[in-house]
Amino acid sequence: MGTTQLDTVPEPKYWHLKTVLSEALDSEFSVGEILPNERDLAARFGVARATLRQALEQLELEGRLQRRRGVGTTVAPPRMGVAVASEQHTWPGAAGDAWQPADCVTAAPPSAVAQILESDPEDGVHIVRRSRVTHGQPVAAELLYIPASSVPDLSGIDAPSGTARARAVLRELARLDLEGEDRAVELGSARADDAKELDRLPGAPVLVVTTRYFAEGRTAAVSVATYRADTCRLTFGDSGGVEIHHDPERRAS
Amino acid sequence: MGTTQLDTVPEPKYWHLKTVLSEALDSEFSVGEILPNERDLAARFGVARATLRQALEQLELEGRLQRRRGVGTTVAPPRMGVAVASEQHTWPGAAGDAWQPADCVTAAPPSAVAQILESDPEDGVHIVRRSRVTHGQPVAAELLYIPASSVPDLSGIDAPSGTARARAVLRELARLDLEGEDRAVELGSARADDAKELDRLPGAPVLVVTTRYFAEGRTAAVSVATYRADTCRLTFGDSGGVEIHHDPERRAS
DNA sequence: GAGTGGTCTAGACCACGTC
DNA sequence: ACGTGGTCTAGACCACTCC
Repeated sequence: MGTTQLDTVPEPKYWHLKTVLSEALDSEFSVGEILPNERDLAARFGVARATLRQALEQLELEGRLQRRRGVGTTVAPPRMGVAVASEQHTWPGAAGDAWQPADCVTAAPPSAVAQILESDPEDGVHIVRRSRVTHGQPVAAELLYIPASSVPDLSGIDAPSGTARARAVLRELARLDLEGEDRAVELGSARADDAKELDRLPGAPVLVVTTRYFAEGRTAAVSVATYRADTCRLTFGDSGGVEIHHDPERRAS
Repeated sequence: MGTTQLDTVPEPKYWHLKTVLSEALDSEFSVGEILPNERDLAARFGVARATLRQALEQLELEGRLQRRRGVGTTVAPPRMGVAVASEQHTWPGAAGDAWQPADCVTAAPPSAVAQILESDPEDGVHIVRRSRVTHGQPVAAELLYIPASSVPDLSGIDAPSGTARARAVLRELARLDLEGEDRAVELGSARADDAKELDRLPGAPVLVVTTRYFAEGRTAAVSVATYRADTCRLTFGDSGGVEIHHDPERRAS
């Protein structure tokens, strides 16, 4: 018999292809290097372009590759650790905060947010947009929902919107006593506006972090932050400093 | 002119399709209901099956749909909140732990784990496999790496492997003074063995939670837990109890 | 304009669950 | 045996970036 192994589970082509490519990335390519284009690669492996793309998509999802239309496919650097929460709780906008306020409007919250805030959807909330840049690269976009009732002393501010108002709202919010916070992380896909800000195509995979801030015995603010899933590893606690490298043995199969 | 709007950005078909389907799911379907099969749906919308599938894939990624080969496509329930960490730190296997030990072997750790443990890859580690079931559904698979040096008093145990040994290792580990822990969350794709345990196909998107446990001034254990990304919302703190529902306004576009 | 990745088509066959 | 979703093909055209 020529076969040493029963082909009990015929492995899909794209799966095998992904393994082969992954090993090639480890041994024959360095970070930032450009791969051959998809048509050439497909021909080289003797598969249709769609099949090759299925393998590339998985590798991109795992943060191993970066693809840009009109440019090409490059080897991605290891994911960067992005600190999301530390042991002690702080208000958004506190000193050392990695976020940059972009603007602020006042409107009715989306129903899901109103539900978290346990407020009437008719009540106004201040919506602060912020963005986060690390190593010169945009990594996250955030919408911060702050009920108007959480920051009642905003009358002295004349700016109706914009960065100035965003800063004023955060300053007022920080006057409250932060009693606690909690978070949830889930997988999502980038909306068109977030995608633009994160320099990705709409639908790109993102990690959505929803944070509730508690003060005065209720939910005083809610943050919905959208992180690029391909380039980010979210860290909680003090693990931000440690870089975890790709392990061919474990992740490649 | 018949056009009221310049078609500056021709929306991809699958993107539009996803929006339409998403709205239909909100208004015309209830949880658990079976959708028409892919060939019928594609015909109904006048697109190729591959295009329809691209839309379904996104909706599955967002936790709106569940697809099973040989069965069909059903409307998924809202993601369940899965508590990953609370305010106070505890060893794995402590009372109230949601995990169930499956077995335990002693071997050399993969290089990435050895690096986190800051140990020699040649040194042995106990590898405890555990699984987590919520609402009768498997949600996560874990590999716990515990350096042999962290649990030196394991000589009295005769079981060389299996559940009994797993419990013994965890019991010994709990004798140490837990000084702290930290976590990282990133997107990954399920390896073949994890996929089987999670009742998904290989390559399915998963949330990988890496936890480091500190004791005696060093890393005493490392956990790599793989959660189903389609059905789980990972919670940190006390937010586990709150169910966040799908919001058509925000998530559907 | 040339070259890249992104979208789309219309087929075919396969693996799996159910009856 | 049948119907389902999963894989795969060989093309085509489009949107984007760079020169």
